[in-house]
Amino acid sequence: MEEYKFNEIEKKWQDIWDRDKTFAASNKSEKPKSYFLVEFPYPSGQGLHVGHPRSYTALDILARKRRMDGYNVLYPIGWDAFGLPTENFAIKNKIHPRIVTEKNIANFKRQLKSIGFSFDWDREVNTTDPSYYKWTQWIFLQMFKKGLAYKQEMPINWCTGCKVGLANEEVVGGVCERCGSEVVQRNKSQWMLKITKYAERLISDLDETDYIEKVKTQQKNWIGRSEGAEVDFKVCGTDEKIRVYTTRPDTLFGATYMVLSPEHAMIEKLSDKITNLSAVREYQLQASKKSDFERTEIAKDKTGVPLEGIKAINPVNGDEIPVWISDYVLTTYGTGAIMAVPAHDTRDFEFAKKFGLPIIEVVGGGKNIQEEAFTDVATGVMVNSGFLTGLLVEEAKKKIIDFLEEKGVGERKVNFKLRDWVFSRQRYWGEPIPLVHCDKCGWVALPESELPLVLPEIESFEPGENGESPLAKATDWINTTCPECGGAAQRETDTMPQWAGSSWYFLRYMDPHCETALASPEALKYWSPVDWYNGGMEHTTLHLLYSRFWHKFLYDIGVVPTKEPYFKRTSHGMILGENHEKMSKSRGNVVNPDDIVNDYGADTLRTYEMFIGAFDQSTPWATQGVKGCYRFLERVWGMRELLTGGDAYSAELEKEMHKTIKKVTEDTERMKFNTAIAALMALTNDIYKLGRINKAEFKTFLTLLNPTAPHITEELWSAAGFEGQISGQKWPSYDEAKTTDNEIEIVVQICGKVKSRLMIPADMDKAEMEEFAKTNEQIKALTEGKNVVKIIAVPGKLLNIVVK
RNA sequence: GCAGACGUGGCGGAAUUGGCAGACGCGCUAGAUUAAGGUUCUAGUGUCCACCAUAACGUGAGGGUUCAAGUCCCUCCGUCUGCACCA
Repeated sequence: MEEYKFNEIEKKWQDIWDRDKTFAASNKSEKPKSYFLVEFPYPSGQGLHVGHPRSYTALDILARKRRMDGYNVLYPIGWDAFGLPTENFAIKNKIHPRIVTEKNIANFKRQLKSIGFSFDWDREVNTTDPSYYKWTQWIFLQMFKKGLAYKQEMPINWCTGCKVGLANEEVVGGVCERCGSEVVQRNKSQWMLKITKYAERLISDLDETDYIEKVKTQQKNWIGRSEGAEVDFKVCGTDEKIRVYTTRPDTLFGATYMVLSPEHAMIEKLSDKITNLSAVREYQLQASKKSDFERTEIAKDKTGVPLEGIKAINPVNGDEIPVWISDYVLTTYGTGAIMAVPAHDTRDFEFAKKFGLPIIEVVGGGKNIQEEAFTDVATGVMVNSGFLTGLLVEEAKKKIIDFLEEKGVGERKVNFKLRDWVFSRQRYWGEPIPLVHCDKCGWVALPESELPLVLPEIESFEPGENGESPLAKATDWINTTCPECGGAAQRETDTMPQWAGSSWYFLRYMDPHCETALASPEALKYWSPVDWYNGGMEHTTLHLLYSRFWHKFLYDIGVVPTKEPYFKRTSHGMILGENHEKMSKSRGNVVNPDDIVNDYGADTLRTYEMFIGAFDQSTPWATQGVKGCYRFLERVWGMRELLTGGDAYSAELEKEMHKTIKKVTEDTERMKFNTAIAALMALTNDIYKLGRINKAEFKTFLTLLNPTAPHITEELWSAAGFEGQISGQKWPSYDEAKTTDNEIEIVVQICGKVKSRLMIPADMDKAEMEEFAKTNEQIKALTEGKNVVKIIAVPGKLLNIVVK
């Protein structure tokens, strides 16, 4: 038998696909369109991880199948190439990040090509290409013009060793991930994007999408919408009011004290009335020194200081209540102040217990509120609450808000946990922010004709002493003229975060060479939205949310035709190391896809990655398992020896063929790739048992396997002398009637225990089966001497006879 | 702490709606081929049992609903992921 030379075969077909542009998508077609998207890789120095091909193969299979279904399919790829690791490598090795990026991309491209994905390589994009980031900058400018970009003092993570601002991901256990030095908070003026303006729509428009539930839930939780009320508490002896936000206005009668965040502005206003000001100042100082890390680390133990000399008035009952400051109240959420209801909030309860503050029950039906806060809103009934007493919690909420609004001391309010997006990075390897600062005109947008604003060439990529961007050293570049008044002005030296380029890349694929717009309106209209987007769960709350935000903005200004960028979103599970741990260099359990391609071939790698386990679940790598898939493909290769004539399915295999087509078709669409492959393996076993396969059967078999193992199937197709290329064939269809047998085996149970198996006609209905049960000799024998109470018949499955 | 997912042979994992638990693959055992190893092929492979099986037991633990539970309900244990004082 001729040997299965996968290396030769794979190279051969990859060259043919390249030459013929087999998988190029057209922007004009009679066929319906289908757009499949995978997250484009960050071309790191380590090369492709076996996790990449899991997602890429899955959507490659769907894309290839959809082409066979007669669709005009777009399946593109590109490079998300700005980012820190490349920059750090560049600093360390004194190489320009562009050079590093080029090298890494070349390696990634070689690797991806070696696996035989049906990407349309003519549409390759690269976020670091000026012709690409021109449009990233353009979108930013539109946001700036619409008031969605603004500058604000923000605390950043400052590494005292490297003298660099760090991303949250780079701070591990309160110290710098790279040098181990202490990380402190430092205020820095940063560009921000108003994603919060879209919070409501980012939740509600999820209804129009077909994302897997997990993703929807995680996005909703991240955005964190809550409904409640804002309420004003007067400060005794002044005209000042402290406004709080609460989701439990119904418990207002139980508010026994208030808490302000240490940074709350009211503290300054009332400073001359506070009698323990030095203690307050000391607490504020301590709080400001704590990093976010420390604040959450010691979260369990509540601290605080009362504002002595200050009392607030509960607006519903006129009670004078004390006011405290504590860092368990966040400045950045709600109004930075709360009313504390220790009986019905666990945090307030802890605080009240620690400082001996009164606890008043206002929702009855719970446990002893001196021992534990009662927070159940579903069953509670109001007590000790004046006009609310006797109402259910939900009724009380409505009534109290009406009351507050009527009296002018509060109002209904929706809050979100979502914060605006910090958009500045003090780094070199990112898109320059296309703004200039003029003393007279303030921040001014560059004219669009000056885009792209290209990154200047500089000597050293290290950030400055005070954490300013490396671009601050490019003085020639910085000094410019104001587009508005013509006077002297300076360019912004911060760059954009990595998330910028990836927030709209799927639009560029639709028309990657367009020079007049990010993509032509026709292309956007034709391809939008992305039909199916697969990616990692780790991108749910950042990339996925950011790109939905940008897309909604582009929709609002009339650039894109749909509200949502992606219709369907699915997610793959992680591939773990052979030892069931996350793959990482430090654990030494990394598998390089190159090795698998070299030793077993791309088709084996693809098949194994799909066969390894349930697609949406994480699962360990097993090199032994790779062998199993290789053996399967070798058996497929050997099928050519079994080939006989015949243009219709043979009697022996007809049923099996129809069943398998059905199984593979349905499983593929549901991303159950592992069971689809299992079905093809089972069919292979049957074919070998039979010892032959005819032309019609072979064609169908190869077509079903083609999306998973494209090279070997192309080769076998052409070697068998079948017409054309297999990738241009139609996906096989099946006849439902032929997927079932005429006679089937059913299970006969007595009281739920399997006692026998019998053959019956497949089309027997319930009544016929019951009749059969009464007359069949074997069943009679089984129920001999017993009283038949009930017969349960499940057509096609079983008979269960209940006896006494 | 909160939210979500998961728990099935020696291993990865199957099992639309409650209806034959363990498909498919790995590994293992025996045999054939081979000078030998590897490859390949054939048969077997949940547990228990000296043996027989259309027996009994068996899907993290315990309980329940049902003619029937891996699947539904309750309690508990464990693993993973995300969030983390969001009022």
